[in-house]
Amino acid sequence: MELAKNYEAAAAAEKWYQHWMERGYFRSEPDERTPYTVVIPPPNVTGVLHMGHTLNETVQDILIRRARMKGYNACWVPGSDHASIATEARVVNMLREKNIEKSSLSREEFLRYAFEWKEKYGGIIYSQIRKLGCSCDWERVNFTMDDHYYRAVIKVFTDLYRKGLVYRGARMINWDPKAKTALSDEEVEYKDLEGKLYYVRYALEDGEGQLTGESITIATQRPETIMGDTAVCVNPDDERYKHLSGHFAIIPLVNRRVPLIFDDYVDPSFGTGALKVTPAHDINDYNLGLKYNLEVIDTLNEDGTLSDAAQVFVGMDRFLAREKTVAVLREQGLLVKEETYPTRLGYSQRNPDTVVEPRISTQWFVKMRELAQPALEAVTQGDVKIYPGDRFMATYKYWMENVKDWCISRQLWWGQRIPAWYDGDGNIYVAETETEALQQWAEANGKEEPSPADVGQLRQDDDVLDTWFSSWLWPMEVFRGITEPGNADIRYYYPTSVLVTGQDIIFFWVARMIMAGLEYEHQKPFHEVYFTGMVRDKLGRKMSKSLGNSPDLLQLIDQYGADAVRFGILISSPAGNDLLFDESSLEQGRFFCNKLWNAMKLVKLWEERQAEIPDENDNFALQWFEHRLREASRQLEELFRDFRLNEALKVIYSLIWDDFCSWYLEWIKPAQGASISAAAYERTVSFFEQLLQLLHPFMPFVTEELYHLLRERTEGDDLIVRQLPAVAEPDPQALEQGRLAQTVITALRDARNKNRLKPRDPITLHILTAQPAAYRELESILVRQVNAGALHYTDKAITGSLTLVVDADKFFIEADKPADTTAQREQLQKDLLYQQQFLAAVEKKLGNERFVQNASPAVVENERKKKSDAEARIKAITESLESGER
RNA sequence: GGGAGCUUAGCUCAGCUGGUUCAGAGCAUCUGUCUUACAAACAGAGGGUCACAGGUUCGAACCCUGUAGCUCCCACCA
Repeated sequence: MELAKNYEAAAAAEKWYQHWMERGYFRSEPDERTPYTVVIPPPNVTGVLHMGHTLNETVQDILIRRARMKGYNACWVPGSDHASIATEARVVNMLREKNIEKSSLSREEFLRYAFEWKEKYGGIIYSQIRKLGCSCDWERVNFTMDDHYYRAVIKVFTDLYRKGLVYRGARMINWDPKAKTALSDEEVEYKDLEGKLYYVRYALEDGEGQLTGESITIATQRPETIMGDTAVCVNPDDERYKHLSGHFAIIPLVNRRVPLIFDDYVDPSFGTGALKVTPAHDINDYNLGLKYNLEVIDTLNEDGTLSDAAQVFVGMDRFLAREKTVAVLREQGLLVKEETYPTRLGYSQRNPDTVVEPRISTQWFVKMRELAQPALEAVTQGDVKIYPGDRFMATYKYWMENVKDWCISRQLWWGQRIPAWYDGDGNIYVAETETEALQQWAEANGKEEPSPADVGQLRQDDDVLDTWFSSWLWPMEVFRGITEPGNADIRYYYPTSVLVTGQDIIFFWVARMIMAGLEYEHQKPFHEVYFTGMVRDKLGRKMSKSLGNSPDLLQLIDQYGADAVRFGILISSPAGNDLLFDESSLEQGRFFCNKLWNAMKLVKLWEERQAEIPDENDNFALQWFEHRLREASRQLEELFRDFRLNEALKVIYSLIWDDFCSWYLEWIKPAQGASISAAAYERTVSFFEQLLQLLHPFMPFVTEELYHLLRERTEGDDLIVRQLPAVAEPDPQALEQGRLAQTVITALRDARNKNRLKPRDPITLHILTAQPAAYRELESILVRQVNAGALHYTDKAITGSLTLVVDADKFFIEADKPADTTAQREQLQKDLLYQQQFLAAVEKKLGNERFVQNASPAVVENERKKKSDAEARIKAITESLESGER
């Protein structure tokens, strides 16, 4: 067979993904095995995968593939989220490009466009997930607007309403004037900015309605809201203002007379100590308004322009109105001063350029306290385990203990429409269907059932539900747990095994899933949560469209191959920490694929060169690698258990590159033109298979490809389903022997290098050791690896040679070239000094009675061993130095 | 304002229960090599006062306290 010079990623990926699909390896059905279940954090249906997703999906696929290879019934449920605000915004933009305004469409027409859009772009995200090699069960795709899912959301809303956990109320909410919708507190992102603080003078009137000639100066960042002022507030202990009790202030521009109120909410040291109170447009002012029964004047329209109530600048955008207001105030001499001021502004997470407005409106809320309590306990009591560590425990706890009610209505069309109907008197009927709502209405009006004429009596709420109100049901409803309670799937797959997600959505999603799971399934939704870090660019900045630092995943896959992308993103991703993404790590992944490819080529070369010859020369290498493999497998078990996946990958990388390729293959490589023993060949192929197996979850394509190239496979013998063997105990003796061989070889090569002996220059090697047996079985390896013409054992120093000491053994290198021993002697001196200091430290410790008494026997024993080892080495080095002097 | 975390080689980070064969990895750098799988490679090397100052301990990168710098989360004083 002719093998290509390099590994070709694209063709292999295409071929094997199709093969796996055809064989149905991703498919999962309940059976007698233990399930291992993962539900994907559903990405936005019309989105594309970014690097954060790439990391998440890769991690999930690694866990799923390894579980599959360990005999679990692995089930990974894919799907996507309707992302109401983001998707609706994109559809609105798309329509605008076609010169269609959303306002000119009916709800039904708009939704038709939206579904068209979803059909057109909704598949992109799935094809990208496939490109990455993810082994999802594609027969289980769920979308949060699927019919059953829609019904589940409605059912839960209705149920919570019945339980009194959902209610409608007027509240100060965060308003996105671009999307024209309410946002939950969590959807607001604050940015630090340089703001401006304007000092404005309000004239004062006494209780008789007479201007006093005095004035009071307030400080504000938002002068355009002064038209909504309904009070001025000062601290009751503020001496400057005490005499003004009972006075009124005159609001400029609108000449409104408002009371002066006294409340210790006001900080006398800030600004002028006087606060303008605008209950409609500030949460704190709103609370003051409630306390003092102030009028609420809403001076803004829903699109962020000034409303009729503002009286001036009506219809003008809020920011332009701010400039105009300032100009007028300045003209009228009411602007005392303006200063720059560091502030924070809230932006809409869904429209990042849009400043959020606090606004009063009637919305639907979920009462959180009762739901939060059990969800808090589930985590604090360890029922749900969070990785890494307890780092998020404190924040989770704090949030859950201080949780506020959740605003779930959104003024959009794309989403589950709130199942609440209103009659002409404003009474509310919540039901899963309009028919049921009408029935309720009929009963409330003393009828047994509604007559056909009554249809049209009720009007459904126009709003839809927050997307998170659907995604919090995800681990249940993907198995129809809400709409078909107790079905076979939900019983088998729930609770899921692990949730892999970003730490940024711990409150949006993770906490709420736990609440919903406990409420509706009476069980946690997952056993473990693994938080990945944020993917940043190599300068540590967030990936964002505006910075242009977010790479195109498909392009990266084209360039490096999916395996290399998976490798690159994972290798630089320490558990739970942010990772700085750098394409050089992808390159490292591509090189790794190539290394594997070349190793395979080498082994294949030997396939034709097998002979039934004794393999005693290879025993050493075979023994050593067997145990090295066991050792690494054990490590991997632990690392996987703790979700330290990047370390696991490093272990495998080094096992393959260093131990297998650089040492093992060189050790068993037959001499030029010679044959390899059939037994050693067989073991080598078997080792290779085991390595590919360990690596497979991380780099599925290249490993499957090589697995099939290594030898002929029968139908169904695919790496993806090959079961991992039980891990056996490694023999420390064998590992130690390997370490010794490597140390000796490296030291000898170093000595050659330092003495400018070319790799081709032959040498004669003499070994002075008390245990020649230890070297007998690696003689042939040694000779080949350091290019020695001959190897002898000796009982005395060889004069005129290079000397080096490894452990207690001495090595002498004889070469044609005269040896320059100066460097060698310096090295020996340096080693000697280190060993002496080391010994002194050990002796001091052992001489310390309190150490010997307090430390554990194993530690003391280890110190004794260190002592004797160091002594032996010092003796050997000293002897070498002395013999060199003679 | 409150809380959490971080600070180890030029860069990115490991270092889990304190014990000098434990100060490590990858990348980068330097030297040598086209050695019969791989120059996308091979063989080697150099490089660190473990942020700073104290303390606990027989013993500290690791535990405690304080200081400085950075990051994130929460709260939102106009």
